[in-house]
Amino acid sequence: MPVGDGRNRRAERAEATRREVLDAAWALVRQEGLAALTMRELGARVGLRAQSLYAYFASKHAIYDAMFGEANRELVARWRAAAAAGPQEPVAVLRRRTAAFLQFCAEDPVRHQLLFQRTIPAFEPSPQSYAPAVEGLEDLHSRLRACGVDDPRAWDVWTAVTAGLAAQQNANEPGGDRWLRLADECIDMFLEHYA
Amino acid sequence: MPVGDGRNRRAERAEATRREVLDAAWALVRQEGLAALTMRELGARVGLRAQSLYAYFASKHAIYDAMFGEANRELVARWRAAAAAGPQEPVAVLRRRTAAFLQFCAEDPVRHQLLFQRTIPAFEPSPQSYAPAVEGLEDLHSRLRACGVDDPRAWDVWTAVTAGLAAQQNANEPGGDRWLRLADECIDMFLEHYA
DNA sequence: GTCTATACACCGATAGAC
DNA sequence: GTCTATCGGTGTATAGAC
Repeated sequence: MPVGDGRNRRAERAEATRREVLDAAWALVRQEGLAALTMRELGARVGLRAQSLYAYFASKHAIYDAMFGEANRELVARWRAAAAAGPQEPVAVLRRRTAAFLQFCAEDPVRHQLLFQRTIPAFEPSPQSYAPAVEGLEDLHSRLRACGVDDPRAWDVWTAVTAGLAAQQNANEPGGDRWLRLADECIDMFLEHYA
Repeated sequence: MPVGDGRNRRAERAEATRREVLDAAWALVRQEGLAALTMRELGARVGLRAQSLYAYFASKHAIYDAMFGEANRELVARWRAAAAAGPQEPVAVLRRRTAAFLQFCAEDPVRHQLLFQRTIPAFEPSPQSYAPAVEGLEDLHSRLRACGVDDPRAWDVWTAVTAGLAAQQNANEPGGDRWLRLADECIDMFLEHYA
């Protein structure tokens, strides 16, 4: 048996517990709200005392940060899948990408709140948790360029439109599609003006 | 001296203290963030112990609610002023109204957060604090109708666009005008498609 | 009536025993 | 790595002085 095996075992076990804590955290915030995440309740859900969680995460904000990074990576994965999953005509790609974004935001309002509203008092995502968002924004710009939209002002208009659709949907009719279904005509309106 | 005078004096004094507490609350949240409002700190700023604040407000949420109502009434007043302050051509009125809204949201991000993001854990505004917003939305619809936009779907698009502009501005460049200055071309884009 | 004093049940976080 | 004990916070509530 190699010398390093014990260390690997331990590391794997620790990683599994971290995973378990994160899953419990997602379940908790989906059930009780983003601000209702407390170390005591979270510990109870994984059979630990609150203090023991600090062996896996340096602070409560570190848990939020891990969730933030996870959500961000998932979003980028969805974008990639949507872009690949059909005809490569640029406007069609933009439509699928936009639909994927709105679906992502609407299917989990708490995740949307964590990513796009800064609702946790002193929480700022770490650079590595935030990085996928930057990648996604650059990808959006190249998609818009492919649709004939070269003006950075227009790019900002488009982020405002999509952010607004998602925010209005979750704020005024969570679970519905009153704003989501407007995505395609917003794309028409946008491209008519800027393409 | 009328009998009721002592009561009026007391009532006026109580009202003045309420006003003082609210002003201190606004100053506190602008300085430290919306979630940083604590009864002890707020009391200290008006020379009272935290417990004494309960003589003027039933709870911390009641303070948030009073602030919510105040902000909402101020927004409606701005809308009215903007509508009245120039040529009555419908598109011109819509432009001034939109600029007033974005200015209102950008000049005080904390107030924007209180009104339009639901960031305080269990806080729901009371009906009378929320009422001005309903009035404002109906006013918007009539303004859009005057511009030749009759489709409720288009109204929802417009609320998403303006909400998105304000949210993006405050989230990504608080204090700046990168999104604010896009308002007029968004109106052009919107009216070209829907009017 | 409004204040002070005190208490309760929570919160995030740390120190140190084992 | 998990525990007990503890710290300084928080919102909220009540008792009692004046």
